[in-house]
Formats: sequence, structure tokens, C-alpha cells
Amino acid sequence: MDRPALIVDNDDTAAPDLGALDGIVGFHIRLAHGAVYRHFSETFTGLDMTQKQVSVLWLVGDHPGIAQIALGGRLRMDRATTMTIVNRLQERGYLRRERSSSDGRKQSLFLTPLGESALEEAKACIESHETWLKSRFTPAEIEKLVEMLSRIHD
Amino acid sequence: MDRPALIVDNDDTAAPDLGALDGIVGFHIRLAHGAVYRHFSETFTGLDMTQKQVSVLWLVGDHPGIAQIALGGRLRMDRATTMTIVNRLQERGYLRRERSSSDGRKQSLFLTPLGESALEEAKACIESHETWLKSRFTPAEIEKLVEMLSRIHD
DNA sequence: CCGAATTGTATGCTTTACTAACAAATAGGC
DNA sequence: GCCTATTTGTTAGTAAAGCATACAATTCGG
Repeated sequence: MDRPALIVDNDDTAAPDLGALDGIVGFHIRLAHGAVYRHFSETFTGLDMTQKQVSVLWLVGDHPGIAQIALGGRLRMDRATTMTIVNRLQERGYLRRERSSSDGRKQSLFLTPLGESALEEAKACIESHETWLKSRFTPAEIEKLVEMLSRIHD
Repeated sequence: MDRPALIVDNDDTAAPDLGALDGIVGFHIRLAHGAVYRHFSETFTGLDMTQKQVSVLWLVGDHPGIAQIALGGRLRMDRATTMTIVNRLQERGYLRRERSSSDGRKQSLFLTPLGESALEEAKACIESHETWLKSRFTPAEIEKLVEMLSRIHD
């Protein structure tokens, strides 16, 4: 009697029965992340940028001249990952590199005019995306949620 | 005066100054997900399984004979993605496919004995991982967090 | 019975993330 | 000032995960 031999076919296709997995916090974070990511991609196909690319553009816009290492630090990416994303955005003409005048090892990053308009468009998209996301919470809940998520990522 | 020309070098490498990005809920979800994923991978290198693979193993253990389509539905994966993960776990000898007796289109999935012991080990790992994650919250907060995350992923 | 839908499968592409190695520049100890 | 260690960027390779598309087998519905 080590396994329920009766249950050979399991056809409850759509039921959200997750069993003990439902009690795992990390599992819910992953599912929620996936749902947000999917909504972002599905809704803004015309934008043709990922969340990550928008984040990078956004940070460079807020901190003109920021170095790649600082960028990666804020978004929790290592140097190699930061490289590939910056490369893509540069190839698209959204940002440019410039040798830092104060530290020859660093690259200063700047938005191009094209990048600035792309960022502006992206911010409008994110706003409607955020509205969709926040619609299921009260302002107090949103504050609490962000505060709790911050405790996780520091 | 359309850009702050003074700020050419931006050397605040470690500061968590995210500016307006800090107000974006989706951004915090992504960061939190990344932190959880990273802790999982770093802590359980010996396990050599990803969160996703463990989730699949776990669900098959809870629902012996489950079809791939049902598995994917619960974990919000499409058929192709489910395939690659099931393939990997099958190659490793953790689960086996069997034609469903009630529906010839479906494959019934079962854990092998090896898969069952791997799942057992993985569950122990997840427990300590969850302890790390939950350590920053009260039980009431955890309940609230999971409930809010569930509202996002339905 | 026949067309439509479902399920699995195979292929190819993209993004993200990591490691390891290397070069150039800087920083620190002496 | 000199030498070593560290930092930063870069390149190359690997892997997981996700998506789209196409196809075959099976089942379902009228």
C-alpha cells in the first residue's frame, strides 16, 4: 500500500489543485512573476522591449553617465548580463557608451534622442500595465506588498 | 536647459537609488523573484535541479498519471515548454511516460523510484529555502503575501 | 462519418543568467 | 614610485525557460 493504484488516469485538466505546493511562498512569487511578465509582453508587443530593457533605459535616463557596474548593481545583474542588454540597446540606437573621464575603467552610459523617446513611450506603456496590476489591490495593500517584496530583495 | 550637463560622472556604485522605478510594483516582483531564484540555485547546487523541475516532480508525485497538458496548465507553461522540462527529467530517470488508457492523445506521467527519492531530497531542500524566505515575515504577513500574490496569478 | 479540437512532438528562435578567461585602468601597501 | 591586487569592461561558451509554428495521432461533436 505504498501508492494509490486506482489513480491511473488524472483528467482534472483545469483545476488549480496544487496540493502542498500551494503552501510554498517561493512558488507563488514565481507564478506571480510569470503572470506579470506575460501580461507585459502580450500587451506591449509593439514596444518590442522586455521589462529588463525598459528598466535599464529608465535607470540610464535617471542617471546619465552611470557606469555599467552601477547599473547592474541596482538591477541585480552581473557584468556579463549587463553587457548583453546594453549591447542590444546600443545596437538599436537607444543608448551610447562613452569612456568615463574620472575613471578609465568605466563606461558612462547616455540615452540617445531615440532612446529618450523610446523611454517615454515605454513609461506610458508601463503606466497602463501598472494600472492593470494594481487594480486588484487597495492603495494600502499595494504599499504593504511593495514593502514586503523589498524585504525579500533588499 | 533640457539636461543636467553637470552630471557626467555618476559613481554612486552601490547605492540603491532606483528613482521612480521604485514605485513600480512589477519591478519589485521581478527583483524579489530574482532574489528567491538566486538563493535557491546558490544553496542547492548539489541538488542540480531548478525550481521549475522540482515543481514538476512535485506535481507528478501528488498526481500520479497526470497528463502533460494538465501539468502545464497548473504551472502556467505551454505545451512546448512542458515538453522540454519533462524530457529532461525523463532523461535523468526521474519520471516515465505512459500512454493514457482512457485518452490516446494523452501521456500519463509517473515518478520512477529514483524520481521519488529525488523529490524527497528536493522537498527537504525547499523546506530550508522556505525557512530562509519566511524568516523576514510574521505568519500573518506570510498569509497576506501569499493571498496577494495569488490575486495576481489567479 | 467527417470536420474541428485536443494533445503530444519536433524545430528553431529569443532573452536572461551564469562561468571563465583576459585586458586595461586604478588603488593600496611598502 | 613600484608592484601587486582589485575593479571594470569585454568576449566566448553554456544552460534554462519561453514562445511560435508546423505536423501527426487521437478524440469529440454535429
